[in-house]
Formats: sequence, C-alpha cells, structure tokens
Amino acid sequence: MSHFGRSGPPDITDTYSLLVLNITFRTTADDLFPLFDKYGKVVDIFIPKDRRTGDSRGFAFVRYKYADEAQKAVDRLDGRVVDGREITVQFAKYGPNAERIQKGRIIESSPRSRSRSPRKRHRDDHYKDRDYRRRSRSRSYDRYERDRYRGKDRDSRRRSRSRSASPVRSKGRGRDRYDDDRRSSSRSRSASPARRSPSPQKSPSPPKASPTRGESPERRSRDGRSPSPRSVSPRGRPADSRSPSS
DNA sequence: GTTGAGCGTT
Repeated sequence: MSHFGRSGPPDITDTYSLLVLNITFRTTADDLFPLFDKYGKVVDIFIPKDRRTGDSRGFAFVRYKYADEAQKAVDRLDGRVVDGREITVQFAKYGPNAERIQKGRIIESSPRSRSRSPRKRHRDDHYKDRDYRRRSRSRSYDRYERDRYRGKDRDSRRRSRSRSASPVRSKGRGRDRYDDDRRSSSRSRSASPARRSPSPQKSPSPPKASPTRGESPERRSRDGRSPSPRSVSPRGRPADSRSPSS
C-alpha cells in the first residue's frame, strides 16, 4: 500500500524521522518502503514533490517507530545503491514545522516543558489553528504560495546554498526574462503606457507589419492631400528619405 | 527528455 503522505502527517512526535538524500528523481516511496521496512517498522514515508510538475525533489523522509531501527537503517541503507544511485540516509535535522530534531526525534520548542507540560497543548489544536488561519487568509494564499515557490525554486536554492556566496549577475538571464515577462504582464497596465504606444514600427512582427510598402499611407497622403508635406508625423520622421517607388 | 546541494506534506 502506498498511502504515505496522502493522509497528512501522522503522529510524528513519537516517531523518528530519517532523511534520505541522493536518491534518484524517479525513486518513489513505494521503492523505499520495502527497503526501509526491512530494517525496521516504517511508520510513514514522505517525499517532497514539486507542485508544478509533481516530480520528486531528490530526497525523501522516512519515519521509523523506534530509534534503534532508524539507526540501523541509517547504518545499513546509508550508501546503498538504489536505482543505480547511491543514497544517503541520515537523521533529519529539522522537522516539518521547522522544529529542532535530536537523533531523529522531534523536540518541541521547549524540551523542559515536555516533562512538565504546563500548557495542555495537543497537536490537534495546533493543526486546527493552522487550518483556520489558512482558510481565513484565502486571499493572500495565492500570493503566499507563488512567492514561496519563487524563493524556493530549485535554481534559486542551489545558488543560495553555494559554497561561496558570489552574486553573479551574468547568469541572471533566466531571472531577467522572468521578471520582464511578469512586469510587462501586470505592470504594463499602469506603469508607462506612453512608452509602448508610439512604437508601431518596433512591433515584434516585422513580416506582418507592412507587406506592401508601395501602398503605404505616406504615398497616399502625398498623392491625395498633404497638409504638411514636410513632416506628416509629429516626430519629424524622415519619410522622404525612403523612396516611394522601388 | 535534462539537474544533484540539501531538510518535509492533505
């Protein structure tokens, strides 16, 4: 059965999370399940996927029920060749909620309170709160998601995590294009409409601009009636320069 | 169809 990650995160507070890196982009939870389940009881397996394409990002999270089993799996599966690629198995450092994890186990924000537990905070309430907030801000949900993707893009992330932080601008061609496209798609509405209007000759369709130059309005204007033969256009374009008859 | 440091969801 492959129902991992389809029903949301189960009780991870009592499970150990393992991080599997270096896996192939085609490896799925079903492929890792038998591998990890052989060394221990796998509670759940989750593989982050891209929301745009849906492909795996190249790493998966395996949750074990016991630490000893998880440790064994790490020692046995770490360095194992899966699908022709050597995978890297290690304990997760951060949790789904950006929480700290020790030895694969999630430590709540206050390890001391774990024992005392002054606040009777159940994880159900936590999820409920989050859901409520998300539903309430459905308006900014779209923007939030879009912004998140842009910042967490594979390219952006890779460059950001580079060993040496060298902000090279030569490689920003893709980003420039994206930015330009986005700007001309939403900002061109009230940004500078007077700059793009007076550019009929700069149209991106030269072959369809004027297939018949002989019938251009200039000639008709001169032939018919020319109020200002010197400069028909307010910009004073040298229309005379061009020979009307080729 | 591609790539390869890293840390997660209905």
